[in-house]
Amino acid sequence: MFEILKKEGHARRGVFTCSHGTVQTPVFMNVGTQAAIKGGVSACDLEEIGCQIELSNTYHLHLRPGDQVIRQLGGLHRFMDWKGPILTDSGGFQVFSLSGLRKIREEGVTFASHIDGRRIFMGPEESMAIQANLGSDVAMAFDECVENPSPREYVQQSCQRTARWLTRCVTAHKQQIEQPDCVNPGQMLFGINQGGTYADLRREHMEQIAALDCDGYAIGGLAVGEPTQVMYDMIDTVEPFMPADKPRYLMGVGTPSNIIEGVARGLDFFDCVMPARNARHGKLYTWQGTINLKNERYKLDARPIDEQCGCPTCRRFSRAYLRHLFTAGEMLAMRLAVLHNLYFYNTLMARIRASLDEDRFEVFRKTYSDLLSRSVRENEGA
RNA sequence: GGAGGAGUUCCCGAGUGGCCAAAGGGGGCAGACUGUAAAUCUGUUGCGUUAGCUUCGGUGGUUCGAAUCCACCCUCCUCCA
Repeated sequence: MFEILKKEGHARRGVFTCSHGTVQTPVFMNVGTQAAIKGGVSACDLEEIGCQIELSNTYHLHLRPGDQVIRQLGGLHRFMDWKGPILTDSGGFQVFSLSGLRKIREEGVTFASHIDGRRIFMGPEESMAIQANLGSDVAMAFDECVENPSPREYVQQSCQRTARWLTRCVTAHKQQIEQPDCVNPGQMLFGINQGGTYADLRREHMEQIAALDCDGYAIGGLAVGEPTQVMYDMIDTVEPFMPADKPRYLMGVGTPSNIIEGVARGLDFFDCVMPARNARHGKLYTWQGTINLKNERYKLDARPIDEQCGCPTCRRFSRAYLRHLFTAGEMLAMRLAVLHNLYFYNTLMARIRASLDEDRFEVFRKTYSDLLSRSVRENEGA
């Protein structure tokens, strides 16, 4: 169920309700691909960093430990001990990221496992079955994420196949949730728009899948090689054809600026590995811009990462200490940095929501859209 | 006291007459990262803007040319007494 509380321009303030609770939107989903957020962050921490909804991955959990294992242990929620909502990505992104290890046919995709090379077949039915075993709140349709730029002809035929796959997903998903021993009978299904950087293909595909009455719709295949402006153009192209009363999810995006611009264009859900990965690599977000904590300039910096931040890391530790942990290769560096960056992202979304509640989202957008994705140094120079 | 071995750019270490400001690794410095094959990857690391200058334990020598050859000295290591 999705309820829109308020709008400002295209931007929407909403509440999404699923089997494991409600989600205030716009929202950022914290990415825990293998039922863990990289950097040593567990479900205990998720509550503390303001996470509303967590994201995990079908392909990776199918390989390890196996979705049957997770099912036998009571489903993904119980397995990782996260009581809130979970969205599972379908494996469609791995069609892109593991492109050297797979073959696509009409029925589905055969992967050579990135772990041991064994053959893994995944089509719409397999992806739905795995996600049913995981028992996530939202299952994503199995699609092909196509890299940008790709030849129009290829995108067109891929896109048509993804549309056919969605029809199969809808059928398979319905069957799964009607099983008497279904882990989560309330599981929803989101469809995914593709079409590369071709506006007419994007629009056509969106119109096609909007007719299938999914529980929500996502835009996929963006931020995979094209310039940012092209990504925004694609969103603008597709948005009018996305059902207005359903949640809209921009997959895999992005920088704070990308997210603010996505919200401004009428999107509600976001996810990205960037805050966690950047954190592990020493790049941290502040309300003045990003900082590279490994830089020598922070060697004697006694301040927290961000003076305004209330995260577990900033409440106690200095930049100098964190820099030392990074330099020394201590695991704690990554953990503390990831906690901070995810707290930052979750707080960013909370502030976006507050600005919508108070009809000042446009002001917020003007203030922060550019600033947050640049470095503090660039911002000071400008 | 005797015999042998070694000293190279921040560190380890290759180099045994010109293609050497000197391989490779570490460390340092900086950059990238967008539904996670990522604790990863890339660049840079004697000085100088260039011409060029200084550098391979020290001093002197051989040579058109020396980190590389010779002499002496200094330091360290191993073995024997």
